[in-house]
Amino acid sequence: MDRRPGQRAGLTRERVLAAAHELLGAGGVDGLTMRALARRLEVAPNALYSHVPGKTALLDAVIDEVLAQVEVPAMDVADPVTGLHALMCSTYDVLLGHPDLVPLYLARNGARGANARHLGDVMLALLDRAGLREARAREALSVLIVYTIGFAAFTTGPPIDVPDPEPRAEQMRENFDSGLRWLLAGITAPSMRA
Amino acid sequence: MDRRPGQRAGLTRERVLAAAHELLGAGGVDGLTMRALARRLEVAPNALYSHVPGKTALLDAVIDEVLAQVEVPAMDVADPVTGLHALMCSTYDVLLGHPDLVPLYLARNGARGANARHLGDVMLALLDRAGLREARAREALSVLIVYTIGFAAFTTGPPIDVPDPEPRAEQMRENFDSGLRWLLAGITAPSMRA
DNA sequence: ACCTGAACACCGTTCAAGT
DNA sequence: ACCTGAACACCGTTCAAGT
Repeated sequence: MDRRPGQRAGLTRERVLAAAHELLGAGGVDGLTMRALARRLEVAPNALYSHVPGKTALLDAVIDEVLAQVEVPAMDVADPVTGLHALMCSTYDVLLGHPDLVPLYLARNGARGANARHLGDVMLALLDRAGLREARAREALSVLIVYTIGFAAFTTGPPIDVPDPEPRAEQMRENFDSGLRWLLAGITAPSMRA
Repeated sequence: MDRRPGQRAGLTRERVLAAAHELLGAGGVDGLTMRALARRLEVAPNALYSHVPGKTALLDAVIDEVLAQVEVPAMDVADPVTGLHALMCSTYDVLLGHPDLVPLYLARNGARGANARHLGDVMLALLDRAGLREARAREALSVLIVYTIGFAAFTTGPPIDVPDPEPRAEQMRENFDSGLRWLLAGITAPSMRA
């Protein structure tokens, strides 16, 4: 802040988001504060408000940025259930890469950004190809999203009450996979395709 | 705080927790701060630290208090799967009564208090009676807990990206129920009982 | 439009006292 | 043991300036 009022700092929305992302990786979600972000960018705290509406909007943007890493399966190949399985697994893995973000993600009830919407659309298309009508597809959509993010949240936290602390990550991933297969089996059961 | 140093205010851990619970019901989790709690109890902020180790511990205690409202099915009647279904539904309903608590619950990865442990034990017993071996039972336990809390978190938040805002609560509850049945079906499938 | 300075109204927590 | 006073090191956000 060795700048007089009126001097530019060369801030951009992109630079702000990038710094936020770094801060998140370093100190978790607790370390991501407006003031810490300003410090890192060598800028007065209120300077951020020229590029971001507020902290809530900033967090939303960061979440959506992370969601861009999810691998979307090709729509034209394989069967839709396999595609759904792959998509949810990729989402799970991406979320595990940002543990502190997950509770936040869940708290604001899923990202509302462009990437999140796109993932939702892909899922709906796959469910449609799996033979589900629109209402049933939305039902299944909610269940799958909730299950995946919820599981990621639990995986990234401290152990629940299981007395074996060792192979947590792999164990949890297996559990996630088991439950996911059960859900997909239920979703695509004959009674659902009616 | 019209009290000199050394005068007692008649604070108790119970009174503190009760006030915290009220504050939570009134203003949500954002309204539940140490200082607001002290204000409500007409006490200096630091007086709370004589009855509670800190904010984290206070939140844990509040969460476990809420969990006491969950209806535990009788262990000796009905079939275990029905019992599990009822238990998860009751948990879901109780969590819906405290929307702002849910993300917190999820963030600290489930309550670690006495009530939470008891619920876990009941679930394990039911899973055992359903024919699952210990390892499989733990697997199923994680899946069911995650699913229930995760769904509660999503239900209590703003709508996800569905364009129909009306019958949210009932719709979500139906979705929860559908997914829960799928999971229970998967959990108790013949391949799991081996 | 973009940035600074200063301020407002908060936080959680600690430390040294008082009885 | 229980409580106050005062302080520390923070928050997010706003408002009035400066160029």
